[in-house]
Amino acid sequence: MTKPGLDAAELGAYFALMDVSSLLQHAIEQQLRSAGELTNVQFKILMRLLEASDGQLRMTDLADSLVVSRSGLTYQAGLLEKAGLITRTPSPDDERSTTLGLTAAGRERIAAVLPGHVDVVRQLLLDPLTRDDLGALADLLTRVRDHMRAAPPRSAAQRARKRADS
Amino acid sequence: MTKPGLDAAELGAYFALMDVSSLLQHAIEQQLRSAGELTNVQFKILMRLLEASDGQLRMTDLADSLVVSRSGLTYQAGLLEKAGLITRTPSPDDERSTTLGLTAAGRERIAAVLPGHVDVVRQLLLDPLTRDDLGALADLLTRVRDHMRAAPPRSAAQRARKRADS
DNA sequence: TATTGTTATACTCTATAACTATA
DNA sequence: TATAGTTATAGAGTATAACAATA
Repeated sequence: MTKPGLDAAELGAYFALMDVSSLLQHAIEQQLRSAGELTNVQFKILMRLLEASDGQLRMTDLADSLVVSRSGLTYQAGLLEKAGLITRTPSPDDERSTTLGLTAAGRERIAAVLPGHVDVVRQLLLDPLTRDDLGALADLLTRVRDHMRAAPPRSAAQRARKRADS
Repeated sequence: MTKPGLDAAELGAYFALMDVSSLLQHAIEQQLRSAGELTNVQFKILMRLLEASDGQLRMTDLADSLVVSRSGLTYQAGLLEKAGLITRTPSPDDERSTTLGLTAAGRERIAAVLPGHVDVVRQLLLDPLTRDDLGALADLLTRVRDHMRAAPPRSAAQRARKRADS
């Protein structure tokens, strides 16, 4: 009678995951806003650029990576460019693509925000975990993420739907 | 030089957590919209009410539990009430409080949406995990959540700030 | 005086669809 | 013909602050 098809362990993992992520997300959002006038999404964009091997990323790849629509990313990238934190230049190999890159100001902004950001992550997420716990958690979640990413990304769904319509 | 204060294991757990939750959240959002005209937040409200021992919850408690502002919850509760899925009645013991309750239609809506919802959670989150993995994940995340919830909730932060201002 | 909930307001973000340009 | 990115549009959701009612 309206019993969910998930048992206690499954439900526990699922709910705990969602609770933890939203609690953490809100705390992060708050810190980023007060420390550096950044949205969580904007911060993630900057971080991905910082991580990228050559410091450059294509729009579509970034959109899929951040689980955002391409138009949404265009909006955010516009804000970041206006703020002088990133650059947008047409890709040399494919003229259709736009390549994002970090500016010096972008790097500085990250440096300004990161310490406080790390503190929040430490206090909320990392503190209650032992070193072993941490490894176990990273392993489990990485496997889940890889599994999830095996499905076609957001940007492909639109193309597929469009094709089916015609 | 601008190195984050987190090592590879910490960063891995943190990023994997955020990636997994946003991937899952987007998939859920999509399913709920197409299956039953519900937002993720609205679905969560209904689920908490279903879970609640007596099927009733106070606004402030629910807001804290869902990590949403009270005004935001008022907005969502208004929509759900207008849709006939929940009831809002003044609490008997404290006239200031509003008690939320599920209607029969609310229960039906949950029943209609839940199977598809469970499928999504299964396919994306649960499938790649063994039974042991699941228990470990639930244990780790539950501990983190309890730790996070030990801090004062959202609704208390406003009161504290207000007091400090005066 | 503190707390509960609502409201008024303003704003941020997001996505869909249409469009341009390049492959 | 398909893909990359932008834009125009429109809507949904959120939070802050002020307010009313109750404790």
